[in-house]
Amino acid sequence: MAQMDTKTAEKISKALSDPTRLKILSEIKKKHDWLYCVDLYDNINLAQPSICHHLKQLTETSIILPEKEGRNIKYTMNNEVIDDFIGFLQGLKK
Amino acid sequence: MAQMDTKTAEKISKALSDPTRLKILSEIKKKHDWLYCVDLYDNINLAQPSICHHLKQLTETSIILPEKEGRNIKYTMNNEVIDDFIGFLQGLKK
DNA sequence: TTTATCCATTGAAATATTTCTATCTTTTTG
DNA sequence: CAAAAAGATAGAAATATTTCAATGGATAAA
Repeated sequence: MAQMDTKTAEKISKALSDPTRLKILSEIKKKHDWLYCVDLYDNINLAQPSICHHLKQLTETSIILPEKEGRNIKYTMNNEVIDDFIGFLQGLKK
Repeated sequence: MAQMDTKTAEKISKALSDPTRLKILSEIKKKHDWLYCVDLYDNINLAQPSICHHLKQLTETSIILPEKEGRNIKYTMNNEVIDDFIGFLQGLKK
């Protein structure tokens, strides 16, 4: 497993520190690991650019991965990054 | 292990999303799991109230635990909270 | 008991984040 | 090709966070 540096852990923590972004992740899980952007508009009461902004923070940290499909984008969880982040957290303990 | 709710996970993420606070945690680890507030003034180039502010966010989320010893305060890592947070992160994956 | 030390609080300035409306780009459909 | 649909971007307003200087409260030392 990759050793995650502090700066990356900080960015991942920041990406996870918002209710909308955690909601997006739980929606992805609920839909069995992937969804289209448009799936979120029904469940999240924010304007489209706001959701887009949150998705950007999740993709920039690679917590989720975007995959272009025509004019849609399919987002999937990136379990590797979560595992690396967990490794970092384990390292904080004695 | 306790099931962590989303709101708590959000607060813990926020507490971890700052370089100074991650530095404090790494200092605690370096000193073998506990240190006094004053130990941080040497290693962190911020004014005392700023460090105090960061410590507050870490204690409010119980990531570290304060223990009064005369006029000093001894801070220790709270591994339980880290483990619960890790449990939450595992739950984000499929 | 006076002084020093350790930490917390207050209030203000600087910076960052969140959210929106309006607009743009890309891709599909008629 | 023209219109529609899915996302992205720009810029601005509202809010939150980070930082500091000044000061306060509690405990220890002289």
